[in-house]
Amino acid sequence: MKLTTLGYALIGLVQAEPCSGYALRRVFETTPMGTYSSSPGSIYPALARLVAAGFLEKRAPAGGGKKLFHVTTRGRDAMNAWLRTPVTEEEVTRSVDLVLLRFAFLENVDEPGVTQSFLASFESALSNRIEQIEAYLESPAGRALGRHGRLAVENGLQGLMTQRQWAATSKKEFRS
Amino acid sequence: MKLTTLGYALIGLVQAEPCSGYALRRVFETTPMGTYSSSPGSIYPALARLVAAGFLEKRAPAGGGKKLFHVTTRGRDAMNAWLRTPVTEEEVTRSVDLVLLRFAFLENVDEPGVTQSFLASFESALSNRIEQIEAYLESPAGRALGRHGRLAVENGLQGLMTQRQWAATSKKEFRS
DNA sequence: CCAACCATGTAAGCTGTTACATGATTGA
DNA sequence: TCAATCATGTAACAGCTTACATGGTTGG
Repeated sequence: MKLTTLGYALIGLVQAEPCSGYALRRVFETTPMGTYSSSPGSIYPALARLVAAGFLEKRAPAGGGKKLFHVTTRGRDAMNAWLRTPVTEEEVTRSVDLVLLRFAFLENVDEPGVTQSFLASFESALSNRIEQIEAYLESPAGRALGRHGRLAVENGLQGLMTQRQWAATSKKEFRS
Repeated sequence: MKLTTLGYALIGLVQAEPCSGYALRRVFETTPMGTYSSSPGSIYPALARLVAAGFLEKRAPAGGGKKLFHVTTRGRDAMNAWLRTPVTEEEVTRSVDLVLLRFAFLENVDEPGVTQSFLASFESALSNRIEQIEAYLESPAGRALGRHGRLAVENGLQGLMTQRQWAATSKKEFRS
């Protein structure tokens, strides 16, 4: 079964701390993870699918009380595999957000080298993409852009450069 | 009928220059607009829907030749309305890409003030969002973040700041 | 007691993804 | 002539959005 972005987001949050469906919705409503929709119509069915596919399970804690979602071994494995896939240029082009989501969940992995290599692949994917866009700007098509078009492309470019800077700085921080 | 992102992208491109479905796919494949999928299964049905809803029409140019898509009055009106809606904080949170798409298509509007006010609303939406995230980082929840989580949020923050800088600079450029 | 919040769902509808399918044209 | 590119579609499937629906708990 192929997981969606929302699927990974849910597994990652549950892995950090077992919680209820409602608590997950609150996270999307009240934290900068609000890029995802918090509507019940997306969360609850998604959770049900994840349980059905064996990535999560719903059970009461040892001392009794409310049932909460917990990650299964299967879910943890899927998460680990996902976190370890290198960042591709394609991913940087389509959805940088997704890359950052993965980075955030690296918190749950304790091998130190993983974050390092993740950031390294991110940096190089960014560099490739930046080169591509710069090449485009200097190509005939790029030169033919109007003011708005050019500025919009430059905006994207600046965003990628900021990310690259961030990746470089963060990598240093993880040497300790 | 409510238009999707892809719908607006298609109308905007066709408005800039009448073209075939295949040409539109090429744009998504070969330019930085590649955030959108270029698969035939998305483009052709989307174009068909836009024609059915009266935003586009397919016709041969005066001198004969291949049939191309053209914007209708209805399509142009929808586009203008969309381009003139101020940027909201919600939009900045959910999909900055969409904001930039709108900006790029402002090229097709010749009233000069429109770009100015668009950028002004973008700038203020960004400022609000930036404040929110900064507040979050200093809240108990924010302070409880691990290294990865904090860095991920800071990455988002830096991205927004870059955008704000861009908006300010661009606004100046449009005074001329 | 009533509003607000906690908490969990279902159902219709639309859109995008993936994969398959077809045929014309052009350059090596 | 054969591969690549032009060019346009269809069909199955899964996911998200929106809207509806329900009921418990808590604080003013």
